Amino acid sequence: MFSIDGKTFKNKENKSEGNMEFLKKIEEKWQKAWEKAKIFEADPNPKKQKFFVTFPYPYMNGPLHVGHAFTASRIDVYARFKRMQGYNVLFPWAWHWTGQPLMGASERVAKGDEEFIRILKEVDGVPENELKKFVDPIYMATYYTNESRTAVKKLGLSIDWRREFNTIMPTYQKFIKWQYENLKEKGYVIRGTHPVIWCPHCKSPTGDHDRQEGVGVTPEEYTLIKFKLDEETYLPAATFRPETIYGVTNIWINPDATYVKALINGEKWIISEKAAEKLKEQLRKVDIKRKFKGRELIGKTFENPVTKERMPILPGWFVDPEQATGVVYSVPAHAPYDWLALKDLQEKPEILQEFGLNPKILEKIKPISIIKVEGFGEYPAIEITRKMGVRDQHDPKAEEATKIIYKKEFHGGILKENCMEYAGKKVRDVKEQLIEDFKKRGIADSMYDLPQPVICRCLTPCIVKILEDQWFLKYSDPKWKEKVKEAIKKMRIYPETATQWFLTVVDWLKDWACARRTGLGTQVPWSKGWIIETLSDSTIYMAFYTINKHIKKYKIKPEMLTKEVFNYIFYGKGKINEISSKSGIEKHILEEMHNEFLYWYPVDLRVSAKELVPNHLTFFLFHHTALFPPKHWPKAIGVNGMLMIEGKQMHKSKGNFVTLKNAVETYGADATRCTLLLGAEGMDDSDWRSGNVRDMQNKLQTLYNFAKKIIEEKGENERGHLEKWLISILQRRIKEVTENLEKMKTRTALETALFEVWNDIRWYIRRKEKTTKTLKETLKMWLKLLTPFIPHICEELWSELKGEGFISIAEWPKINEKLIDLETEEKENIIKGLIEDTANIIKVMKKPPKKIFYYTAAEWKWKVYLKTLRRIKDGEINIKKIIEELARDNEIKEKIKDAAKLISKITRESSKISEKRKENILKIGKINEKEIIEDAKKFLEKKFHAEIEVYSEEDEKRYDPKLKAVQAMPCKPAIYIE
RNA sequence: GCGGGGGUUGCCGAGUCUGGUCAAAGGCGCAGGCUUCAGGAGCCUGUCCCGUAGGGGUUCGUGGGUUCAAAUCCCACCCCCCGCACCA
Repeated sequence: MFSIDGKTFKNKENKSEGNMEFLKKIEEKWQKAWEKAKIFEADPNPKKQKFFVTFPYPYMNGPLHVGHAFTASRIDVYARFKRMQGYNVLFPWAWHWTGQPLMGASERVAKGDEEFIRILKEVDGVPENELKKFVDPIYMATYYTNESRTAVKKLGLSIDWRREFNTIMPTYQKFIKWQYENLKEKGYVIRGTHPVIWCPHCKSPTGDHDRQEGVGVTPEEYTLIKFKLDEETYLPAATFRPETIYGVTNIWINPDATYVKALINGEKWIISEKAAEKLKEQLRKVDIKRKFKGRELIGKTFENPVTKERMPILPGWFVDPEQATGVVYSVPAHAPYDWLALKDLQEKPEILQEFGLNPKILEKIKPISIIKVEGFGEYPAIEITRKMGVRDQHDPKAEEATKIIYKKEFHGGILKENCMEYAGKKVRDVKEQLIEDFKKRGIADSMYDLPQPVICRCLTPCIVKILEDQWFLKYSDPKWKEKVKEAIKKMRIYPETATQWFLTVVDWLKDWACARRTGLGTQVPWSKGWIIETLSDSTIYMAFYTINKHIKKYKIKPEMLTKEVFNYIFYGKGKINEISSKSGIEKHILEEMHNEFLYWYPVDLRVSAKELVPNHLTFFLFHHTALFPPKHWPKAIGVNGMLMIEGKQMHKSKGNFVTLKNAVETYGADATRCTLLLGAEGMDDSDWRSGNVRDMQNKLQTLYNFAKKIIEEKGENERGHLEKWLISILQRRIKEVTENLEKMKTRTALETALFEVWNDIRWYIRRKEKTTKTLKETLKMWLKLLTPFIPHICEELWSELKGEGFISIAEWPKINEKLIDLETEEKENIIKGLIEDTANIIKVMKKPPKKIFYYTAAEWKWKVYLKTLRRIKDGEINIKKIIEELARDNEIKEKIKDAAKLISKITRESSKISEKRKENILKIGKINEKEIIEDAKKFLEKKFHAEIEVYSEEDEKRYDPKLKAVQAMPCKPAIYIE
């Protein structure tokens, strides 16, 4: 009896550690062997087709984690798969050091940030003596890079390390300079201004991750309507709804807030004190002339610039002087707050008297309806406050009411007759045009402000600042967008559903500020004090991999890497002799580099997690289309989900951060890879559960033992039905795995290669009860299918199988269609079906069987069966017609009544048979069922612990006390159990 | 709000494009048996409900619809995840 025991590597004290040690040993062994044999070092080979895969270099302000490993494993699987298919595969690696976080992290260490240091020690596992040196960001980056390199190697990735670099190496910086000079020349980099959230203390933009409070807040642009107070003084009221200017009745000023009269770019404005401060940061010259309380303004009048009417200024305490200009105009018909404030004043006339005003002025103020919107009448603001029962301007429900009205009127509102040239238009359609028009007419301006407070990590409240002299990548350029879309259409994207996302991102992308003031990185070549921002210096660096090998090998100095040199290498531009003598790089080296670039480019596949779709991956496409001809545009992008830890998002601070190093050391490379890959494919998020990894470890150990057992058995030289079956099934598996891998469906591919094939082999062994040469051959194929996923164990088993060379570079199994044997498979299906039916009956009998009798269908039933199936397949189920045809056969004519019954039964049950199988059965024709059941008799007897007898339904001598034999159908023998 | 992806049997997760083969792959978990000195190991069997004969019943976010037939197609609704910019 063939059985597989799991005792080969047991360890008395602790079994799982015993496994681990063994697996680790073979992992180390093979990693060393690969390195020594340099099998992953790829050089141009004109005889072989190339394949260039890349992973977005990871940022080195911390250790790599299992999330990186997830994406990297997918790439590695693909790289290994392609390599086995005979491609010359290049999989390089590098490290991202550019940007602020590395500096920031280093600063926090220098400042002695306890929480931060605790995380470095506990999560990242940084030893005390190293930690001290982290005050130098470069040291920190070096430390993490070294740690990560070790971890990556331990994961067994098939990388060509000769091309490694980090992004602050002077040679790389020369490359980036070349890139940006080029982009600028082509007009893709432009100068501009941009509002950012700014910390006045740190003197730098405050990104989301730099914030103590206000994560996700972005600057909002208010339109300022410049109401005239007198001939030369303006009262700029801030609004998001400038279209409501036609419905203004008054202005609100907070009587208790401080306002100023100031010269703003030479114009006299009255705004809140805060607003004046803010405008200073928004490219305005601000000269404050006088400060005063808002109450001074109450009762004065102003002129509406579109209607030229004069209206009063009234007191409104809901006006927040911190928001925008602190001046608000009132549209009581459409703004709940305005209506409520007005009502408050009406109800308490004494308030106005306090300001020395006659309450009668309120009588003149009538709401002006200007927007028609479904579901509301003339005055939506009034209606909704009544409906919602909003008490006054201090009621929190006022906020909600405002939101509802705003949304309703924006999406469905139509401007009424009194809106002059905008009458009859939809609010949403006209808004932008209207703002532009008003600005042109000089009656509107704008300013930025924050909808909610943002506090920097240094605890300083942030403001909106407009940066001057910023450099932008002109992603808004429609022509550029078109080119990128063209690239997307030409390339393959895995999964396909991500394509739409890319296309919308391209449309949505605006100009991107590509330079920063602080952080590590490359100087903007034409502007001192600016550094190319991280997402902008990582777009075409894959080209740098192709030549960094030479830069290192020939010790090429950064100053030798001139613009002309890069132009020659990447574009073939210029006269090589001249470039060589000018740069000092020998001619043959220049040629070599040029050729190496031409050999490897374009990138054949780049894979990352989906979070990079709206930024890095799309930038990668933008820059390639800008700088390279279409033949060098990327060929494919793979996108995968994010990695969750025990069902939750991974966070250092949440204590569920799993470093790559830790995972590999605890569970081993193969188990780590498989667990990650089995977790998800497509854009689904994968979930890392320690329970799963442990199971996987066991599974792989079992796999090893299972295979080892097969290798050790001598193996009979037989080639019968079961061998044909195994080989046939294997062809299908090869096909499935190959096809899924091609589509980056790594999960399905692994699932099939590992579990489905395993089950097939188990079935074979169970049926066969001994090992054979065929089984050993199958094992070889199986190991090859598994190698991309489980390279170390496969390599070990391969060597034990005395396989030639490394399995990592062995030939990928090819499907041999001729070995797919439908009849054999169908026969085995009959056995499987028979077992299922038998087991079902036994289950219902509720007692163990003693004897089982099978009756195979009579000859004439087969004729009826095949004929009927044919007709069903062809789509004409006319029973009468079938009977007529069959009646020509004398044998059937005798049993025409039974035949008719059979036909209707077949018709009924045929829906349970797949089209594919119907086709197969028709192709095969009559199967000798008796023979195959007899063949499987021993196996079946053992399975059911019962004696078995097989008869044909027509057998005169059959034992059939319950007359079950008549039930026999082709492919479904009748059963009787005692 | 906008955009992208999803909701399947105890769990993870196929199946949905191309309707019938779907009570629905595979894995995990759980239960029973075997093996073992022992085992969080391995092997076998079972795992929606009912059934002393291979059968029947109820399921695939919710509610409708199309069809001889729907997890799969159409419509409406509910829920979850991700991204939204100067930041890697």
